[in-house]
Amino acid sequence: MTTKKHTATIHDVARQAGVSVSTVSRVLNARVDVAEETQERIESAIESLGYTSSLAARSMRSRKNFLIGLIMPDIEYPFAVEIMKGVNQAIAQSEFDLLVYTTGNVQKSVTASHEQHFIALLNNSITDGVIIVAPAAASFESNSPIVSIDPHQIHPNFPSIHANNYQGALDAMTYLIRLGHRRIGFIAGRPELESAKRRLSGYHDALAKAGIAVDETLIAPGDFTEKTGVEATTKLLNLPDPPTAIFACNDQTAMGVYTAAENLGLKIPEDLSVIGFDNIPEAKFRKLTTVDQFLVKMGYLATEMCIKLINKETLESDILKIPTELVVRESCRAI
Amino acid sequence: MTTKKHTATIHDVARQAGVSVSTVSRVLNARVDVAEETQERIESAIESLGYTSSLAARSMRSRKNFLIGLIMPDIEYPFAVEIMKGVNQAIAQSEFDLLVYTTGNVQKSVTASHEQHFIALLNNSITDGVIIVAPAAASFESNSPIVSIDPHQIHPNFPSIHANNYQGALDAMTYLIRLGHRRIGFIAGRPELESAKRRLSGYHDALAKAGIAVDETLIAPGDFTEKTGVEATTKLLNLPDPPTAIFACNDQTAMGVYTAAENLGLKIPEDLSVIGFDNIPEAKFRKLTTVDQFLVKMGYLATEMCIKLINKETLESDILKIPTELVVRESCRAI
DNA sequence: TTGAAAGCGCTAACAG
DNA sequence: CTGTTAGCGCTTTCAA
Repeated sequence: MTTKKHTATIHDVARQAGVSVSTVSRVLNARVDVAEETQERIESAIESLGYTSSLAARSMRSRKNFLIGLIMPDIEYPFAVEIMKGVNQAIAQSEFDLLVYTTGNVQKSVTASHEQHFIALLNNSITDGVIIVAPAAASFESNSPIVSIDPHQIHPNFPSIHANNYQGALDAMTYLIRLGHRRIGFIAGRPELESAKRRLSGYHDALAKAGIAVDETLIAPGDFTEKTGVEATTKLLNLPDPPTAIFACNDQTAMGVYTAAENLGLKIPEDLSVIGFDNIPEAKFRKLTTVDQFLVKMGYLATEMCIKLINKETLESDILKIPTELVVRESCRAI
Repeated sequence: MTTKKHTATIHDVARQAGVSVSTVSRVLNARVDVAEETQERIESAIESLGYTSSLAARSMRSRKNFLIGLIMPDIEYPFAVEIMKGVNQAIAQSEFDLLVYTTGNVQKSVTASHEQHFIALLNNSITDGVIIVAPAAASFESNSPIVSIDPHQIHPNFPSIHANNYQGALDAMTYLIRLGHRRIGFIAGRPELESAKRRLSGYHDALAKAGIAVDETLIAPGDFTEKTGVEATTKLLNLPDPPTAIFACNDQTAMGVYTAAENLGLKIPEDLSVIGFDNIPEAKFRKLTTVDQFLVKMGYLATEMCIKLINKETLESDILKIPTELVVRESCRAI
């Protein structure tokens, strides 16, 4: 007699053990009121059948699945990878497993209605709670907890983790100004993101505080990619009166600054000082001075927060702000 | 009247649109055989309710979910990250979304029965196919396709992607030997992995072919981590007759070689030549000579393979071997 | 201590 | 073109 293609269900286990499905369900859920002997019989049936209960079916009866979801538009960015590392660390220490959901592509999933869709997809069925990265929407409906990392909106209706982007930018600029720089270029990030706006404010305010007039030609648009970092830098360095330093909105962009400078035969930091924002591993190898945004830590804390919420513990605060720190490496020099 | 905590179901949509649930189901799926006017009414009901169909419930009726699973013991390793990038790229171009499953920790999930469990968890419910990385088991039961990347076993009962580890190791060694090296250290990988065994064979055979006797003291155990790379290198370099070059079983380990050499006040490549295996981004920044294992490509091809299987297309072969290539950077020199 | 039965939200015949 | 009906595999009362 050959086994059917069909994988084992709770019924198969019940039949093999000579009990009813409800009894099997009981031992599956670690209920106490099952006779020792029955329990053993069922367990060995489970073993011999290689039975694993269906996630889908279990989810439908709304039990806890010990599963946390992480919604990421695109898994490839260093930014995303760092956050995932943090989440992974927290997961490793917990009783939860992790389900990362991605469409593989920002384009596919950038609207608020898509976000709501993904949340519903996970949280209304298989997942006990969800972490969403850089959501555009200001509110979500969900019957399980949601935690967001770096949301577009400042005051969403769900708990969120933010880095102190403003203070970080201020620190970076103050450092450059102390070094004697007066003409400092800025390569912006995606303008719709709260984090990018804050970093720009820091740039502005640091200049103002130092009594340096803002030169709009020194502010280049960007989108957090290396490619626009290259383009923006090329433009800035070809200015009649080019900057002596560039503060890039994130590390990816700063990597582009390196590339562009090399293309133009310039050396960092001899000819140009550079600071990035984020502190991804690539930045470390480039010896790039960065504002540490604690990406890993954000992922870690978001996960902790989510687990607390799932366990119905109360949060000290709905908004967690992580302090930033300037990491000085070898990419800047005094003028 | 306040909305209930309960999120909208297909019943709510049906009621709101004044039709039966099966009609709603129809527009949700095939969308043939439904009057235009009815369709519109249902769609606007879906819109206004913010309805998303339950993944769990849908999965139970065994429909296609356009979801591929990727099972990863630990998401943090550069190795894992590179594979995920490749998978992500293939996913981005496909109509499938991706669900990465991880326990956050290799320990939690290293046994064959765990693997079977995860496969069953995903494939017997929500996922249309699964990619599993470095599985220990030789066979799995599942009613949806499985593709593996770098399985422990050479001939598993499921399709798999392998890099040509043997040829790669041969190339690396041949290169070092041509450079004049005679005493070449080897830092091994996890001995239970097929890939690690093959690389060691390549090391042995290249020496034999060059007529160089194998010195067992030059072969250090390792486990693919930077930490053991440091330890092994320290040991090797403190030998009475230390090696002039080290071939590390993977890039992480090779990074450890760098660290250890620096600790000992040695320079690479002036005092020591190093080659790693994998070609992760960190290696690039270290200017480390590597054997490109096409990690990204493995992820990409595995995903393609999985999609083909899901679509019931036939594979040319159950085993896909990816050629490797030596990427010469600045970490080796002639003797 | 166990079983029968109801139903979670959905899809898929089968009628009409 | 649309509604009725019967489950998918599981948990959970409620009885026995």
